[in-house]
Amino acid sequence: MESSLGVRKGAWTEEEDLLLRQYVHKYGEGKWYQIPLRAGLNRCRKSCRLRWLNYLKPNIKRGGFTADEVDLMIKLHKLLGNRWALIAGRLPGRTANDVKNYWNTHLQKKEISRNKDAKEKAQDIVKVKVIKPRPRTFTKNFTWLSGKPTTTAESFEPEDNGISISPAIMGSESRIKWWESLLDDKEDDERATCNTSALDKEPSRDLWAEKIAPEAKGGDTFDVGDPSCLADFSFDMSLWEFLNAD
DNA sequence: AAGCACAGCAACCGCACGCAA
DNA sequence: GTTGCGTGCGGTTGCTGTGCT
Repeated sequence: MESSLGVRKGAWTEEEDLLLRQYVHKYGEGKWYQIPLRAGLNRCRKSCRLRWLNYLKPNIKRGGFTADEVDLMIKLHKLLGNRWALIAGRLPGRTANDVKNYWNTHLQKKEISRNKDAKEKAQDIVKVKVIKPRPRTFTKNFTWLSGKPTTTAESFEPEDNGISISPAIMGSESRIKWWESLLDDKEDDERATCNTSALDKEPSRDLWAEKIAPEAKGGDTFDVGDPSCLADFSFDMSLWEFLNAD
Protein backbone atom coordinates (compact mmCIF):
# COMPACT_ATOMS: atom_id res chain seq x y z
CA MET A 1 0.00 0.00 0.00
CA GLU A 2 1.90 3.04 -1.28
CA SER A 3 0.83 6.47 -2.37
CA SER A 4 1.83 8.03 -5.68
CA LEU A 5 4.83 9.59 -3.91
CA GLY A 6 6.02 6.21 -2.71
CA VAL A 7 5.05 6.85 0.90
CA ARG A 8 3.54 3.89 2.66
CA LYS A 9 -0.01 4.11 3.93
CA GLY A 10 -2.29 1.94 5.96
CA ALA A 11 -1.58 -0.32 8.90
CA TRP A 12 1.82 -0.19 10.54
CA THR A 13 4.06 -3.22 10.68
CA GLU A 14 6.05 -4.27 13.75
CA GLU A 15 9.19 -3.37 11.89
CA GLU A 16 7.99 0.17 11.32
CA ASP A 17 6.93 0.47 14.94
CA LEU A 18 10.38 -0.61 16.00
CA LEU A 19 12.06 1.95 13.76
CA LEU A 20 9.83 4.67 15.08
CA ARG A 21 10.47 3.67 18.69
CA GLN A 22 14.19 3.69 18.05
CA TYR A 23 14.02 7.10 16.47
CA VAL A 24 12.09 8.61 19.36
CA HIS A 25 14.36 6.93 21.85
CA LYS A 26 17.38 8.40 20.12
CA TYR A 27 16.16 11.86 19.17
CA GLY A 28 13.17 12.38 21.41
CA GLU A 29 9.66 13.45 20.48
CA GLY A 30 9.14 16.21 18.00
CA LYS A 31 11.18 16.97 14.89
CA TRP A 32 8.73 14.80 13.01
CA TYR A 33 9.83 16.31 9.74
CA GLN A 34 13.19 14.55 10.16
CA ILE A 35 11.72 11.14 10.77
CA PRO A 36 11.47 9.73 7.26
CA LEU A 37 15.09 10.64 6.66
CA ARG A 38 16.60 9.70 10.01
CA ALA A 39 14.51 6.70 10.94
CA GLY A 40 14.49 5.20 7.50
CA LEU A 41 10.73 5.06 7.55
CA ASN A 42 8.83 5.24 4.32
CA ARG A 43 6.00 7.07 6.06
CA CYS A 44 4.89 10.66 6.04
CA ARG A 45 5.76 12.59 9.20
CA LYS A 46 2.12 13.07 10.11
CA SER A 47 1.58 9.39 10.05
CA CYS A 48 4.65 8.86 12.25
CA ARG A 49 3.50 11.41 14.78
CA LEU A 50 0.04 9.92 14.94
CA ARG A 51 1.38 6.41 15.34
CA TRP A 52 3.62 7.50 18.19
CA LEU A 53 1.03 9.56 19.99
CA ASN A 54 -1.81 7.10 19.64
CA TYR A 55 -0.09 3.79 19.93
CA LEU A 56 3.59 3.64 20.71
CA LYS A 57 3.97 6.19 23.47
CA PRO A 58 5.00 4.29 26.62
CA ASN A 59 2.36 5.69 28.97
CA ILE A 60 -0.56 4.92 26.68
CA LYS A 61 -3.30 3.15 28.57
CA ARG A 62 -4.98 0.50 26.46
CA GLY A 63 -8.21 -1.29 27.05
CA GLY A 64 -11.66 -0.17 27.99
CA PHE A 65 -12.49 3.06 29.74
CA THR A 66 -13.36 2.84 33.41
CA ALA A 67 -16.61 4.24 34.76
CA ASP A 68 -14.67 7.11 36.34
CA GLU A 69 -13.00 7.93 33.05
CA VAL A 70 -16.28 7.87 31.19
CA ASP A 71 -17.89 10.06 33.80
CA LEU A 72 -15.08 12.57 33.61
CA MET A 73 -15.12 12.44 29.84
CA ILE A 74 -18.79 13.31 29.74
CA LYS A 75 -18.29 16.21 32.11
CA LEU A 76 -15.29 17.51 30.25
CA HIS A 77 -17.11 17.20 26.96
CA LYS A 78 -19.88 19.29 28.42
CA LEU A 79 -17.35 21.87 29.37
CA LEU A 80 -15.03 21.80 26.39
CA GLY A 81 -17.05 20.41 23.52
CA ASN A 82 -15.17 18.42 20.91
CA ARG A 83 -11.74 19.44 22.20
CA TRP A 84 -10.55 15.87 22.27
CA ALA A 85 -6.95 16.75 22.90
CA LEU A 86 -7.91 18.80 25.93
CA ILE A 87 -10.19 16.12 27.25
CA ALA A 88 -7.50 13.50 26.71
CA GLY A 89 -5.07 15.72 28.58
CA ARG A 90 -7.25 15.29 31.64
CA LEU A 91 -7.47 11.53 31.23
CA PRO A 92 -4.02 10.17 32.03
CA GLY A 93 -2.82 7.61 29.51
CA ARG A 94 -5.62 8.28 27.07
CA THR A 95 -5.15 9.82 23.66
CA ALA A 96 -7.33 12.27 21.81
CA ASN A 97 -8.02 9.62 19.22
CA ASP A 98 -9.09 7.13 21.88
CA VAL A 99 -11.37 9.65 23.50
CA LYS A 100 -12.85 10.70 20.19
CA ASN A 101 -13.41 7.11 19.08
CA TYR A 102 -14.95 6.16 22.38
CA TRP A 103 -17.20 9.17 22.32
CA ASN A 104 -18.32 8.58 18.77
CA THR A 105 -19.03 4.91 19.26
CA HIS A 106 -20.27 4.69 22.83
CA LEU A 107 -21.42 8.03 24.08
CA GLN A 108 -22.62 10.04 21.12
CA LYS A 109 -25.83 8.09 20.73
CA LYS A 110 -26.45 8.23 24.44
CA GLU A 111 -25.84 11.94 24.49
CA ILE A 112 -28.08 12.58 21.51
CA SER A 113 -31.00 10.75 23.06
CA ARG A 114 -30.26 12.44 26.36
CA ASN A 115 -30.29 15.86 24.71
CA LYS A 116 -33.49 14.96 22.95
CA ASP A 117 -35.06 14.13 26.29
CA ALA A 118 -33.67 17.30 27.79
CA LYS A 119 -35.10 19.33 24.92
CA GLU A 120 -38.49 17.77 25.34
CA LYS A 121 -38.29 18.43 29.05
CA ALA A 122 -37.23 21.98 28.43
CA GLN A 123 -40.14 22.50 26.10
CA ASP A 124 -42.45 21.25 28.78
CA ILE A 125 -40.97 23.75 31.17
CA VAL A 126 -41.31 26.54 28.65
CA LYS A 127 -44.99 25.98 28.71
CA VAL A 128 -44.96 27.08 32.32
CA LYS A 129 -42.04 29.46 32.50
CA VAL A 130 -40.80 31.93 29.94
CA ILE A 131 -37.08 31.43 29.53
CA LYS A 132 -35.12 33.88 27.49
CA PRO A 133 -32.85 32.25 24.97
CA ARG A 134 -29.26 33.36 25.16
CA PRO A 135 -26.24 32.60 23.09
CA ARG A 136 -24.12 29.85 24.54
CA THR A 137 -21.43 29.63 21.95
CA PHE A 138 -19.20 32.08 20.19
CA THR A 139 -17.60 31.95 16.85
CA LYS A 140 -13.85 31.91 16.40
CA ASN A 141 -14.09 35.43 15.08
CA PHE A 142 -15.48 36.56 18.34
CA THR A 143 -14.22 40.12 18.28
CA TRP A 144 -14.46 40.68 22.02
CA LEU A 145 -11.41 38.49 22.40
CA SER A 146 -9.35 40.59 20.11
CA GLY A 147 -10.25 43.81 21.84
CA LYS A 148 -12.24 45.10 18.93
CA PRO A 149 -15.70 46.53 19.27
CA THR A 150 -18.29 43.83 19.41
CA THR A 151 -21.66 43.47 17.89
CA THR A 152 -24.57 42.99 20.22
CA ALA A 153 -25.01 39.44 19.06
CA GLU A 154 -21.51 38.52 20.17
CA SER A 155 -20.94 40.57 23.24
CA PHE A 156 -21.65 39.82 26.84
CA GLU A 157 -24.06 42.64 27.30
CA PRO A 158 -25.72 42.59 30.66
CA GLU A 159 -29.11 41.02 30.41
CA ASP A 160 -32.03 43.33 30.66
CA ASN A 161 -33.38 41.43 33.60
CA GLY A 162 -31.61 43.88 35.87
CA ILE A 163 -29.29 41.34 37.40
CA SER A 164 -25.66 42.12 36.82
CA ILE A 165 -23.78 39.66 38.93
CA SER A 166 -20.54 38.72 37.27
CA PRO A 167 -18.11 36.05 38.40
CA ALA A 168 -15.52 38.75 38.82
CA ILE A 169 -17.49 40.21 41.69
CA MET A 170 -18.74 36.93 43.03
CA GLY A 171 -17.13 35.69 46.18
CA SER A 172 -14.36 33.18 45.65
CA GLU A 173 -16.49 30.45 47.17
CA SER A 174 -19.29 31.26 44.78
CA ARG A 175 -16.87 31.13 41.89
CA ILE A 176 -15.65 27.72 42.90
CA LYS A 177 -19.21 26.54 43.22
CA TRP A 178 -20.01 27.99 39.86
CA TRP A 179 -17.27 26.11 38.07
CA GLU A 180 -17.97 22.96 39.97
CA SER A 181 -21.59 23.24 38.99
CA LEU A 182 -20.48 23.51 35.40
CA LEU A 183 -19.18 20.00 35.74
CA ASP A 184 -22.30 18.85 37.42
CA ASP A 185 -24.57 16.44 35.63
CA LYS A 186 -27.57 18.47 36.57
CA GLU A 187 -26.24 21.56 34.94
CA ASP A 188 -28.54 21.63 31.95
CA ASP A 189 -31.63 21.07 34.01
CA GLU A 190 -30.65 23.74 36.43
CA ARG A 191 -29.89 26.18 33.70
CA ALA A 192 -33.21 25.51 32.12
CA THR A 193 -35.02 26.54 35.21
CA CYS A 194 -32.74 28.97 36.97
CA ASN A 195 -32.37 31.86 34.62
CA THR A 196 -31.43 34.45 37.19
CA SER A 197 -28.36 32.70 38.50
CA ALA A 198 -24.90 34.08 38.11
CA LEU A 199 -24.31 31.37 35.56
CA ASP A 200 -26.00 33.51 33.01
CA LYS A 201 -23.23 36.03 33.11
CA GLU A 202 -20.61 33.49 32.25
CA PRO A 203 -18.80 33.11 28.99
CA SER A 204 -20.01 30.15 27.02
CA ARG A 205 -18.28 26.79 27.17
CA ASP A 206 -16.74 27.35 23.81
CA LEU A 207 -15.27 30.64 24.82
CA TRP A 208 -14.03 29.11 28.02
CA ALA A 209 -12.36 26.38 26.08
CA GLU A 210 -10.76 28.88 23.76
CA LYS A 211 -9.16 30.65 26.67
CA ILE A 212 -8.40 27.64 28.82
CA ALA A 213 -6.97 25.63 26.01
CA PRO A 214 -3.60 27.36 25.75
CA GLU A 215 -3.05 27.01 29.48
CA ALA A 216 -4.06 23.40 29.49
CA LYS A 217 -1.80 22.57 26.59
CA GLY A 218 1.12 21.95 28.85
CA GLY A 219 -0.15 18.45 29.34
CA ASP A 220 -0.68 18.90 33.05
CA THR A 221 -2.91 16.32 34.58
CA PHE A 222 -4.86 16.08 37.74
CA ASP A 223 -6.01 13.26 39.85
CA VAL A 224 -9.46 12.24 38.80
CA GLY A 225 -10.24 11.14 42.29
CA ASP A 226 -9.24 14.38 43.86
CA PRO A 227 -12.13 16.84 44.03
CA SER A 228 -9.82 19.72 44.81
CA CYS A 229 -8.32 19.52 41.38
CA LEU A 230 -11.62 20.64 39.94
CA ALA A 231 -11.49 23.66 42.15
CA ASP A 232 -7.95 24.36 40.97
CA PHE A 233 -9.08 23.94 37.44
CA SER A 234 -11.87 26.40 37.90
CA PHE A 235 -10.35 28.93 40.21
CA ASP A 236 -7.85 31.03 38.40
CA MET A 237 -7.79 34.68 39.26
CA SER A 238 -5.59 35.70 36.38
CA LEU A 239 -8.02 34.08 34.03
CA TRP A 240 -10.90 35.93 35.59
CA GLU A 241 -9.01 39.17 35.28
CA PHE A 242 -8.41 38.43 31.65
CA LEU A 243 -12.00 37.53 31.00
CA ASN A 244 -13.23 40.66 32.66
CA ALA A 245 -10.71 43.07 31.21
CA ASP A 246 -11.89 45.44 28.49
C1' DA B 1 -20.45 -22.75 6.72
C1' DA B 2 -21.42 -18.62 4.29
C1' DG B 3 -23.14 -14.13 3.92
C1' DC B 4 -24.42 -9.96 5.97
C1' DA B 5 -24.62 -6.10 9.20
C1' DC B 6 -22.76 -3.61 12.65
C1' DA B 7 -19.34 -1.80 15.99
C1' DG B 8 -14.81 -0.51 17.16
C1' DC B 9 -10.58 1.24 16.12
C1' DA B 10 -6.48 2.78 13.48
C1' DA B 11 -5.16 5.81 10.20
C1' DC B 12 -5.77 9.55 6.77
C1' DC B 13 -6.94 14.19 5.33
C1' DG B 14 -7.63 18.96 5.48
C1' DC B 15 -7.49 22.95 8.06
C1' DA B 16 -5.77 26.16 11.54
C1' DC B 17 -2.32 27.89 14.40
C1' DG B 18 2.31 29.44 15.92
C1' DC B 19 6.63 30.90 14.76
C1' DA B 20 10.65 32.30 12.32
C1' DA B 21 12.58 34.53 8.32
C1' DG C 1 2.78 42.64 7.02
C1' DT C 2 3.57 38.46 4.52
C1' DT C 3 5.08 34.00 3.50
C1' DG C 4 6.56 29.35 4.31
C1' DC C 5 7.24 25.63 7.36
C1' DG C 6 6.28 22.55 11.10
C1' DT C 7 2.99 20.95 14.16
C1' DG C 8 -1.44 19.87 16.30
C1' DC C 9 -6.26 19.01 16.08
C1' DG C 10 -10.83 17.39 14.72
C1' DG C 11 -13.62 15.13 11.27
C1' DT C 12 -13.95 11.33 8.46
C1' DT C 13 -12.87 7.04 6.21
C1' DG C 14 -12.00 2.36 5.75
C1' DC C 15 -10.39 -1.98 7.55
C1' DT C 16 -11.12 -5.73 10.77
C1' DG C 17 -13.39 -8.45 14.10
C1' DT C 18 -17.66 -10.20 15.91
C1' DG C 19 -22.31 -11.52 16.21
C1' DC C 20 -26.46 -12.79 13.95
C1' DT C 21 -29.29 -15.04 10.40
